[in-house]
Amino acid sequence: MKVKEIATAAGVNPDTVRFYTREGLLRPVRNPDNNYQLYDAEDLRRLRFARKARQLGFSLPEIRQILEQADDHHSPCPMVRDVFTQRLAEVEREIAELQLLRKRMVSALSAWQEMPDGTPDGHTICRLIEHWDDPSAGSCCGSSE
Amino acid sequence: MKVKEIATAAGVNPDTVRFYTREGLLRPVRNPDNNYQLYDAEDLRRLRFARKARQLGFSLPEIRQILEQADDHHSPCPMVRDVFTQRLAEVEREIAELQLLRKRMVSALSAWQEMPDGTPDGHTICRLIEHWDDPSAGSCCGSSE
DNA sequence: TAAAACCTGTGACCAACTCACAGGTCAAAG
DNA sequence: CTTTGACCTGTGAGTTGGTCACAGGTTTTA
Repeated sequence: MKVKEIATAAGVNPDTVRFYTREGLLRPVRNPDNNYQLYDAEDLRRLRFARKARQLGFSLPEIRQILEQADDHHSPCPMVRDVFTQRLAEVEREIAELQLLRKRMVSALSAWQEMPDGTPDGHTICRLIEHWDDPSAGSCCGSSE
Repeated sequence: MKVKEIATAAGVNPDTVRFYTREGLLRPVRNPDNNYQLYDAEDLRRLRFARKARQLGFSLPEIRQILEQADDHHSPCPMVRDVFTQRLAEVEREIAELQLLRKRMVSALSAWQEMPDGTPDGHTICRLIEHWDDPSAGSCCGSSE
């Protein structure tokens, strides 16, 4: 298979195939006649695997590690379970962060409803933002020294 | 104020101050003697403003636009409300996406509990991932051509 | 045979910083 | 007066996972 063939077979951009190849996730051989990259069924399996793993939140270095373990006939599954559990915790942390941001935004928006639009006068830029207090920041202790 | 002074006054990394300066958010003057950047109270106000806006989800180009409007004595507030509303929708979309990912991860993890760790045999890499079906992807229609 | 579609490698771009580096400046201490 | 350490300067690279552009070579199709 050539680049575009494996790319469409896996439903990805050909540039992604080239990128994964550069990153060492795929191992095509060269056609000595024209220097083209030639991929086989194993590469397609690896590519589909990589895409699924990405959807599950694995990073490219992690995926490369998994593939290398498999190449060495070691079961990557324990590592997969391990990394995955950590990744889940991370995702949950990200969700919590975004929800906090959302909370800040919603409360700011509702506070803004009763605030007039001011014209900048050299002291303020936009009251909406300047007079907004981050509820998650300590507002009691000055941060200047 | 010199770089480090304004940085500590605003609670940010001096490199961030330099970066914002390069990006045109801050407008220090030069000390002709030593070529140092000199910031004034207005710059500190702009810097604090920018940080608050970042916490609220504004991008640097948006913040620059807001600051430019204020420089031109136009009230940036209507734009702020506008961008902010869009941004809130985006954040909510991101949250939904992450929650979907989390759901995928949790369901995969629970399915994995009853699956044995296999050793790669040339046909599979890691069953855990390969035999996982993305519930959000159409599994009925093959993607290969 | 000529055009269209594909291949190659290299390098830039996205966001918002952060860090490293090499060299210049300044304040206080010895 | 000199040294030391903290600070300043600009530039460039690294982060993440691709995507896009470009210039030139190859293959396929009409």
